[in-house]
Amino acid sequence: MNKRQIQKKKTRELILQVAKKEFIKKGFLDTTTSEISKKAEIAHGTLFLHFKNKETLIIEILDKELESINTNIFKLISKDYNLERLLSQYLNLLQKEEDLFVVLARELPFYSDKLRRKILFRDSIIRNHFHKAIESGIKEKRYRDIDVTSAIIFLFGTINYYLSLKPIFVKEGSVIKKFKSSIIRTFKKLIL
Amino acid sequence: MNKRQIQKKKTRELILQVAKKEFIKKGFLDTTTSEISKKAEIAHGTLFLHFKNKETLIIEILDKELESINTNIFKLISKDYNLERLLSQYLNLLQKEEDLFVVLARELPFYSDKLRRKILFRDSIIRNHFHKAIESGIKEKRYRDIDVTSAIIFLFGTINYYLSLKPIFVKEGSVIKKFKSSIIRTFKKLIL
DNA sequence: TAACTCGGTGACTGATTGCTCATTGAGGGG
DNA sequence: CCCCTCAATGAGCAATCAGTCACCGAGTTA
Repeated sequence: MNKRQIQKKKTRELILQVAKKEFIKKGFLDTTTSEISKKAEIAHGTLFLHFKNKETLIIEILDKELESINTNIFKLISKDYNLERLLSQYLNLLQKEEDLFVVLARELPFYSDKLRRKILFRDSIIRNHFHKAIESGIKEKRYRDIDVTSAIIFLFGTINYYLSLKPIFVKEGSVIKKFKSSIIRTFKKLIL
Repeated sequence: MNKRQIQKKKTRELILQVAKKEFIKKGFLDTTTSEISKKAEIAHGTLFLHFKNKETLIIEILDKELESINTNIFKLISKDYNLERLLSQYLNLLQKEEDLFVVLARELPFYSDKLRRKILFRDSIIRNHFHKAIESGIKEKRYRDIDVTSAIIFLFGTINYYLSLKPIFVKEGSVIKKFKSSIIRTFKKLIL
């Protein structure tokens, strides 16, 4: 690689790194392209040299993040944990990337169809796995005979609620950590 | 009243009426003051003659709406329904004003503290009533011994989730109507 | 070394906000 | 009838965005 090519790649990665940090801190909607360029100490125009527009930048960052999260989810699923441990591990995953999930929970209703679909697709993978786990538990009479789809929406809806309104639930620290045990306990009540 | 005073009041009420309609249709955040003045067929400046700024207008409309909803909630509470009927009636109330509640569910995380507090205060009234109803049910051994606070967050969180992501749950019509019975059924499973 | 390439620059554009203010003219008071 | 009041007007302002483009100069090539 040229000096030029090296510098170009370096700048591109700097933008990605700074943008990711800002997006997670302030959300995709409230972070401006000028802010990103200022924090990266590059000219405003340089950003658009590397990314066609703001949405392209968002999608590239989001794709990378969701990819990494998906990998971890698949690891969870393949271990074939029982439901309680699966939920516990899933909540750990949320906690580890909580800042991002808070942003997604709050802003999801405002994203474009394209962006929303990407996020909901990732959601549906883990949701589907919970669904199957509960269904087989019902068949084996380990769980009560409940409406599985509705139970799952109760679970994911509640988690989403905690995330989207995090500031009213905790002053600082992780909202998932604080409510993890009560979420698990109450969900167990629902299925047992 | 003068002709002048009558006209002034008329204009003020026209603004309130048009603004309410637009706010409920497009949300408080996405409705511009120019849109409102255009739809009301008044000059843009006239709006600020009657309301100091956009937030003042929002608060006046929201106060009136929340007041009317509170009245209905108190009617529910005073009838001392059993929990299932209370929940059913509450969901009917949400359904009747669903467009407004959808907007609030989506936009709540983005409002100013002042606005958010107003909305959450109304929420807490009905939530508190559910809390007491469940607690006394547990004491009387009619309900299972569950974490009441957590159970209520499961309920309200789920409802909030359905509202905030309404478009992915229903193409048209009421999301509350569609899921009312499954919400009630699943919540009953939780406490029974 | 001279000519060219291209990553980077930042002032500028155009669109969109909420909000202001000099001006107007119908209504009210003396 | 005349003058004053005041609701209403709408052009315009300031701030905030995302995105553009003519220009620069270090790096590459011949």
